[in-house]
This record gives sequence, C-alpha cells and structure tokens, in this order.
Amino acid sequence: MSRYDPAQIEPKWQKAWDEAGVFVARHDPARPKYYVLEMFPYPSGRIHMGHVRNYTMGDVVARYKAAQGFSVLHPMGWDAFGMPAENAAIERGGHPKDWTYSNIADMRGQMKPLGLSIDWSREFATCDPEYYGQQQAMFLDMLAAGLIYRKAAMVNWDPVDMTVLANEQVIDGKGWRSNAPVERRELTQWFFKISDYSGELLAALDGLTHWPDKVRLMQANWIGKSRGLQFAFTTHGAPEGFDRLEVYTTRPDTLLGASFAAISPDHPLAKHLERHDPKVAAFVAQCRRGGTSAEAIETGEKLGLDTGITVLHPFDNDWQLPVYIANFVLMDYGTGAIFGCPAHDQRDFEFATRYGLPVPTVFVPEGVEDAPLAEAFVPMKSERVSYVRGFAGDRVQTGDEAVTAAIDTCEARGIGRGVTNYRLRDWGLSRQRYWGCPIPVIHCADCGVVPEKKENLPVRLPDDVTFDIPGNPLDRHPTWRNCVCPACGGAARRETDTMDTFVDSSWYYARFTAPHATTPTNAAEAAYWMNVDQYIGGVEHAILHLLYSRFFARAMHKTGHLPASAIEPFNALFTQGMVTHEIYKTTDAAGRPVYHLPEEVEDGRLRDGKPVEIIPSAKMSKSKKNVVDPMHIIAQFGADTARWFVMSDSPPERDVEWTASGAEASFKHLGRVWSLCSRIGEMAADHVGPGDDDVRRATARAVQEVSHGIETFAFNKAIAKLYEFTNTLWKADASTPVMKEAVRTLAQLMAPMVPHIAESIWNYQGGAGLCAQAPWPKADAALLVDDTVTLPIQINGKRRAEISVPKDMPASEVEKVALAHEDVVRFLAGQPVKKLIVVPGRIINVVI
RNA sequence: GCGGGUGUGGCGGAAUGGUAGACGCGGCAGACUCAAAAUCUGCUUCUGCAAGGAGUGUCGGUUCGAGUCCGACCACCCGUACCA
Repeated sequence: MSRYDPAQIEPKWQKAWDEAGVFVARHDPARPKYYVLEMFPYPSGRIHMGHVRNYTMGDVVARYKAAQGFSVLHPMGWDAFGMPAENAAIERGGHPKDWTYSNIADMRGQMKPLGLSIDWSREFATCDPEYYGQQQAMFLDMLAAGLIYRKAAMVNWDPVDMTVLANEQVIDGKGWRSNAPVERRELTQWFFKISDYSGELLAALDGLTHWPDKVRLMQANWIGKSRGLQFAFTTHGAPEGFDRLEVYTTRPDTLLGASFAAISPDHPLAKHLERHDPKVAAFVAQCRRGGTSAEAIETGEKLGLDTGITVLHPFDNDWQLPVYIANFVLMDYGTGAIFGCPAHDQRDFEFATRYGLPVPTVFVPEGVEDAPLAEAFVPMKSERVSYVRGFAGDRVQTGDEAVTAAIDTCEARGIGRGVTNYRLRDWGLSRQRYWGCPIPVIHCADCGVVPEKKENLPVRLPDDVTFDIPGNPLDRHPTWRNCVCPACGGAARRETDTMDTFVDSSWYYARFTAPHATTPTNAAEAAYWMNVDQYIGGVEHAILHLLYSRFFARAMHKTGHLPASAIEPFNALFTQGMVTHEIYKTTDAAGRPVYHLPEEVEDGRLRDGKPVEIIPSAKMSKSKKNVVDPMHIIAQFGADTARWFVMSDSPPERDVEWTASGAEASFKHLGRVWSLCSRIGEMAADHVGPGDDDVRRATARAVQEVSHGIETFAFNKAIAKLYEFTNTLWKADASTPVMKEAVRTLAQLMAPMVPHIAESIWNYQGGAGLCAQAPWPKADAALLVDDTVTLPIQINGKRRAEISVPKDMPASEVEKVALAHEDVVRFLAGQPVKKLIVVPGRIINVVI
C-alpha cells in the first residue's frame, strides 16, 4: 500500500459510488426510510467552512443510517431567489438568472469533491420555473382555501430603492442598502393567515421533543400568547361612529388604577381625527416619521396628545378618563387601544408622570403601606400582593389568581370578555422585487383581483429586464403585465409583486420527495419519505424559517398537498455552531484597520515582518478576512481531513475554531491510520502489546461507543473514541487475522466522517464490496464485559488507593480486600471505621 | 429591561452523584539523522525533592461522596424588546 494520497483516492471512490448509484434514494416499502436534510444553501458562489461542517454532519448521519439498513434520502438544492442576485445585476450588470445559475454550477463543483452521500438526481433550485410554478399552484389553492388574503398594511418603505423592507432590513431607521431614512407607508399586500394557527403552532411545540429547548422557547416567545380582558369604554365627545372604544388588558385586576386611555397613531379613531384636526395630523405624522419612530423607541420617550375625548370608567360612569394618542401604543397588538394604569406599568407610569396624570395604587407588596411611587410596581405573576383598590376575590393574592378572578367578575357584570391574544402577526409575502416567484393573480378593472388559471402556470419571470433604474423591473416592463382576465376575458394586468423568498424555503423539503412531479407533491412519495427525520441548520433560522415551514406544512395539508402526519415536517432538529477563526489586523498609515488572510500570517507576523494584532476567534467573514477556503484545504490535505477536522474537538452545537495546526493534525492522524493499515503483519518479533483478546475487546468497545456517539450527535466524542481505538491497534501485538478484522472495523467506524480513506482501507484489507454499502458492525455483547474491575478506594471521600477484583466478587469480600490494602491500613492508623460504602463495580468509600 | 445558556489545564474539550482533565492541539525530553523536516517513544492541572497538599467562576447548602443537585452572587454569550 503506497503513501496516503487523498488527491488520488478521493476522486476514485467518488466515481465508484456514483457508478454504483450508492446514494440514489430508493422508495422501498420493505425497508424503513430515513430522511436527513441540511438547510439548503443560498447560491452565493463559494462554499465556506460552515457549509462543510453543516453538510458533513448530515452526511455522517446519512451514511450511518444507510449502513444500519435504512433507505436514506439525503438531497441537496438551492435557495436561489433573493436580493443578492438583483444587487449583483445592479452593481455589475448582467442578469440575476445568469449570475444565480453560474453560482450554482460553481458551488456544486465545490461540493462534489467533499464526497457527500447526496442524491444529486433530486437537485433543484427554487428559481427553476418547474419549482416556482408548483409554488404558484399552491398559492392558488391556499388562496381558495382562505389561507391567503389581501389587506392594506403599514410597511417599511425605502424611498431610494423603492421597495418594501422587512423589519430585519431596517437598521437604525434606515434602509440597509440605501441608507435612506425609511418611511412608514400603507400598501395593499398579500398575507398568509398564519395567525389562525397561533394557538396550534404554540401547542404543538410541546410535541417537538427532539428539537432544542432553546428553539422551542424562542418560537413560543415569538408567538407570544397572553390571556386578558377585552372590553369597550363608552366615549364622551367622540366623533360619530366612535361611541365605544375597545381595549385589551392582561391585568384587568388593575382596572381601578386607571388614569387615562390611549390609542395608537394608526387607530381608526386617530385616523379620523387626523383628517379634521391639524394638531392631530402633525402629531401622527411625527409618530410615523423615521420608520416606527426608532428614535423615540431608543430614548424610550413616551409622547402623547390629548384628544379632548374622554371615556367613562366601566365601574363608575361619573369617572372620566382622558383619551390620548400615544406613540407607544401599537395598532397590531390587541385592539390598538389601552387603558393606562401608571402604578403597575412602567410605560404608563412614565407617560402619566410626563403629562401630570394621577397614579392610583391598586396593590402593594404584602405587608407594605401604600405610598407615592417612584416607579411602577410590577410584581411577578406568582408574587402575593395586598389589594388596596381590588374589586374581585381576596385582598391578598397572586397576580395569576387576581387576573382570573377579575376576568370572571367582569364577565359576570357584563363588562367585556376573556380573550387570548397572540403577538404573532400575519405573514406579509409581497415584495416589490424582480428575482422572486411571481404572485399568480391578475387585476381586472371589471372583475377585481382574479387568480390566474392553473393551466397558465407557471407565470414565468420575463428575461428581458434591466436594473438601471431603482424599483421593480416587472412594474416598468413594456408588455409583461398585460394579460387577459381569466374571469371575463378582457384586458387586464398582472400583479407585479413577487413572493418573499421565505415562501420558497417553506416547502422545499416536501418537494425533495418528488422533485419532478407535475403537482407540488406526490401523495405516495410524500407519505413514504415525510417527515424529515433529522433536520440540521443554523440557529439563526430558529424563528422565521422554521415557524413559516411549520405553518406551511399545515397549509399544505389543508390544501391536500401533504398528509396529516406531516404537519410537523421536522421530527428532529439540530442547530449546529459556526466555524470561527482568529482575525489578523494591522493599521495603515492613516490609522485605518487593515485585515489579513490567515495564509499571509506566520508566527504573528506578515511576510515583511510586520507584527499583526490577533483578535480572538470570530465568525468567518469576508470583510475581516478571517476565512479559510475549503477548496484550498481540499487541495492541500483532501476532503477527508477537512471533514475530520470540522467534526472533531468541539461539540457540534458549539462553535469550532479552525486552526492550521488542527487541520494538519487531522491530516497526520489519517496518515497514521493509513500506515497502521499497511503495516499489519510487520510487527517486530520482540514487540509486546495488547494481544488477540484485548484487540477483540477494544474493537467491540469501539463499535459500541462510536455508534453511541453518532446517534447522540456527539461526533467529537465518537472521534475521540476512534483516536483511542487507533492508539490501541497501533500498539497491538495481535495475530494478523484479528488485526485485519479490527482494522476493517476501524475503517467502517470512520467511514461516516472520512469515507474515502475508509473505502481504501476496507478495500485493501479484503472487505467485500464497497464500505459505503457494508452493514454497520455489531458489538459482541460478551466482549463488552470485563472479568475484573478496578475499584478506587476513598477514605472520607478522598481517593487513596485502588484494588482490582473479579467482577462478581460479593460486596462482603470486596470490603475485606479493601480494608486489608496497605495504603488503607496506613491511612486508618488504627482508627475505627464508622461506615463503609461499597458501590458494586464503582467505588469503595471508608468513613472514619 | 425581559427570556435563555455557558463558566473545567496554556488552548479545544471529556466525565449515568462515584478515580476530574478522556481525546486532540500546544509544550518539553529522548530515538532516528551529519543536520533539519517527517516519523517514532515518553512526559505534560498547579505546587512540592518527596510524602503530601490544592484544584472545575465566587460564597453557602444537601450527601458517605458534588464539575454534576439546591440557594445566592459574579462574568461572558445568545435571543428579544414600547406586546398593554
């Protein structure tokens, strides 16, 4: 066997796997299936180490499950729509489509050398008309099912780029690209009715037992359930049609602490007043300026305008409260109107202080006198407080009890009703962008909004567009908008908005089960392959992507595109950490920071000897130049080394720091395994090491421990066990057949992580067929138990000695042996033993 | 502010309440070599010549026994933020 040369063996085995069709997912009802999926990449053009780590994790699981006898689905595709392609077109000319497909070709070319067990026959990109056409078909079904609707909504509008921005794209009140102050605008947009599913999406989190608690908690907080009272104030002096003002509160027990009412600047009453009162118009405009008035939020300034309207307290019609328009009241939560209780809400307190409103106390901490407050007293829900202005139930109770009692009392008195509210808002999917899935609806002057006919799908994006003017090229295309109304046959115009790219990624996992079906999914394929058994991706998708996908699977079920069993599409979720690297920084003559690539730095200096400042490990980023190109690593060490490194050392959920020495060490270790394999039978005659039995036992233990490590996503521990096993074999003095067997097993255990070298070793040591198709080794249970055990002896909890005894020695015997041990005798120094604890097979503790 | 998480050698990290530091990096020493690299062998928590002593962010508690469980605190990281 020649030297370890990855450049030679890796392409060879990749070709062999390809030719044998090892990774083609087969719908085989006779076998259990396993669907492993990594979050598909955006085709930026280059893969990075994060991709390598992410896909290697999935690959380890996929290869392990395949060896266990599962029929494995492990696909790959491209999340290909989105702004970067348009930005590239704007900046460098060219077409988003060309840019995207050329990037996909580049990235596929970079991924293939990694030797991933991917079924490439299922590959697709979300910008393929074949894919987005099916997405449009589902849009029409969901529209018909009432899951999609149109409404006017306030949006973040970038006046320079002339598009709507998502909240995440607004930074300090400015557009992330244009840097122009963002405006609030009312636009008519399409929405998914995700809020219909708030309760269900929340409740079903409990069933996702194989998801990280962290992600479940983040989703629960995002959905934001609260229980409270909704009731109507009777207004006094309000315009016609506004004689009642609905408010929502989670603390109805504080109703007697009311001191004002406040409505959102976007509340219908505010809008009405705005039209008739210039002072109101000016105030409302001030609130809307600068996005969600980011400045006011940052300074926490509570601003209001007294409308002159009052409302009557529901308990006392002689008690009037002023109605303000206030900048801190949100239109899209509750009813867009509140009653203010300054004593027990910090915002209300600040507002009341600013505008000189009273601060009546409702309750005080148990055993404390009522006194003027310096800030709002907001107790924990479970904290017991004494009510001085309570109206329901006991005088001393917890918030939870008081709220429930207050809701009951109010309902009994005909004041409002108990209501459950959610923070989750409907998902606006319209984007004024070109490079996205066209929304398949038509606007007809006579018929209004009309869905496109399914036989006319896909509604294709036109290729002849330009990006020299800001805004949506579809809007100004000379002919694309023109179409025929599906209802009346008259001339009509297409919708020029496209879908949020989160729609594309909300169902791709289902499409992989039948990527070329002429319907969005195929019932038989979806029934066999769904759900995704193991989903792997970054925690940055913990809320949006995963929540949207959970909603979408339900919507797909409702429209007949997924079975009921697939409404929670991801059985298990794993969120992996990032690959990080040190940052190397110097400064130029003007004192500006200059960053340097890792390969430019040696021993803390640049090549010209200039010392660099080393900033500790951080996420790899192009701007900081702390990146390592996987292609360079593969060229230098091979794919197996890159794969081995990213799986070792750090637990997969944590960040791993890429270091040159670590990569080199991985390479050296693989070389050591290689030479171990080639030198079997060449042991020196006088060599004394573990013999046949020891090697057999070590092999059984390795099988057990590595399997367990892979199953529990403890890849770093599995790799540590493989090091240990290798070290044992390295020193072994076993007979050739035993060693060959052991090394073959070693190859199999390593194969999920480093499949190429494993294949070579397997082949060299006479393994049958391809290692990638060999069944996973089983540990011989008889070899896993040792005949003798080593027991540490503690004296008063400190380890002082150890004994080696037969495994089945009775405790009474063990006691005798332990007490007779010379070190024990010495430490006891004749003192009586107060207590003797023998934990069989574990430890002995002598208490004196 | 609120919610969650994490603190273990020089570093990444192991450890069902039962021998703290597996495994790897780095370091030191030795072998091979004219020499170096590569490779191999050994050592490597701190302190101490040793016996021993100390030790898992800090303080306290439960236990025969605590990195692990409980309470308080400190530090850092992540998420989220006017949600009534």
